[in-house]
Amino acid sequence: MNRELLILGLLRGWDTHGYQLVDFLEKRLAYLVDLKKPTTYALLERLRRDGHVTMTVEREGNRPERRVYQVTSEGEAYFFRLLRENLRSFARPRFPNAIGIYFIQALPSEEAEALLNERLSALEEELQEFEPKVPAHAGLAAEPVLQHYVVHLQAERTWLTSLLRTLVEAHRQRSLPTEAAE
Amino acid sequence: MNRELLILGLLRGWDTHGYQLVDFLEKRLAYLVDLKKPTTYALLERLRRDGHVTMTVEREGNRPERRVYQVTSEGEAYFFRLLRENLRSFARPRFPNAIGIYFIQALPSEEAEALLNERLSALEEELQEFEPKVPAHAGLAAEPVLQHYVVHLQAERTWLTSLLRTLVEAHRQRSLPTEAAE
DNA sequence: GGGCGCATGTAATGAGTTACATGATTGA
DNA sequence: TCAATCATGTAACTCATTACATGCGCCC
Repeated sequence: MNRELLILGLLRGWDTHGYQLVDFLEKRLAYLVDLKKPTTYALLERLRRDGHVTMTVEREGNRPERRVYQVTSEGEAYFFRLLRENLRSFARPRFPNAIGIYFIQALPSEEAEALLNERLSALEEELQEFEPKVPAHAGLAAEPVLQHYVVHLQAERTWLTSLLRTLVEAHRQRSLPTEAAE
Repeated sequence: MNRELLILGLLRGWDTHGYQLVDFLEKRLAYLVDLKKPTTYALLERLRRDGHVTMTVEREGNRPERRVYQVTSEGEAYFFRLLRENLRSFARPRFPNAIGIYFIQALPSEEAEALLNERLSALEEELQEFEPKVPAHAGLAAEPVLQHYVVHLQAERTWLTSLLRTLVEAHRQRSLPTEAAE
């Protein structure tokens, strides 16, 4: 549903073909969606079948043909329906990475710390890629989606470093000489 | 994979049956995962088939039988493998709600504002449910997963209200008397 | 007696992934 | 000449959802 919204939205005012679309999704929107190649092609075909887009075949010289898609007026209406629904609703975000945190006490805090430090590194890398793209106080100039992503990455970093501090304290306390029995 | 981690982790030290597990997932972990009933049952069966858990049948009086699961030592090992992997890695979080934001300019800013205000209300409700469960500076006492969720809800609220401000400014400017041609 | 809670699923369907297939052109 | 890029997919599979099925006990 949201994937349809995305593709339809991209196709509005950008008549393009599957290959180019896949390329764009992988190179520019990887932070937003993870759409595999066959899924994208299948989605285009489904949109066509349902009358939301039409398809015309192009070819340049002897290169493979291109199936170029255009949004129909039904597709236009459908797009706005999906868009309004998407903007209106709040859907719980899902953090698959959070599930491990639920069981963090199953590991000795030293190991947990080491593992989460690895995670932190990866997160910092991600931030280095995306933070520069969103100058602070950019208003609507910088795309708000990017801003949204960066804001959450930063929240994640804050939370993660604070959790790491707690863990370090946990094993620092344990390693103190025990004067009284527990 | 992460769902297996979750179920296996819950089953460690809590021998329980499908019905009770489903109940717990729905009532207490709805913010963390969305696991439907048949999926959960199927997952339990798969874990059993793969030797990660064993199953024993119980029954009280004339009530329907209960299939109670216990984690095996292979399951134990598998759990730790999954847990380490989950803690170590950073996976991009996905925000299906963000896709609409990408196309926000397709709507007049007044309408976008109205829609996003609806979203904000839903978000505030969610916060009212979860914020009280996580007193600030709770360390490892409050479950860190809950803390994680709340942190992101708060980040979302901050971002959303700032976006709304920008939108309001956008149409306030437009409604000013135009002195010069554009 | 009617509905909810307990306790288990199955069957049909849909959505998405992985691996594979094809064949031309372009650049090193 | 070899690999990468352009451009399209299909087939087999897994994973998950929705809707349906069953039957007892308990409470109003």
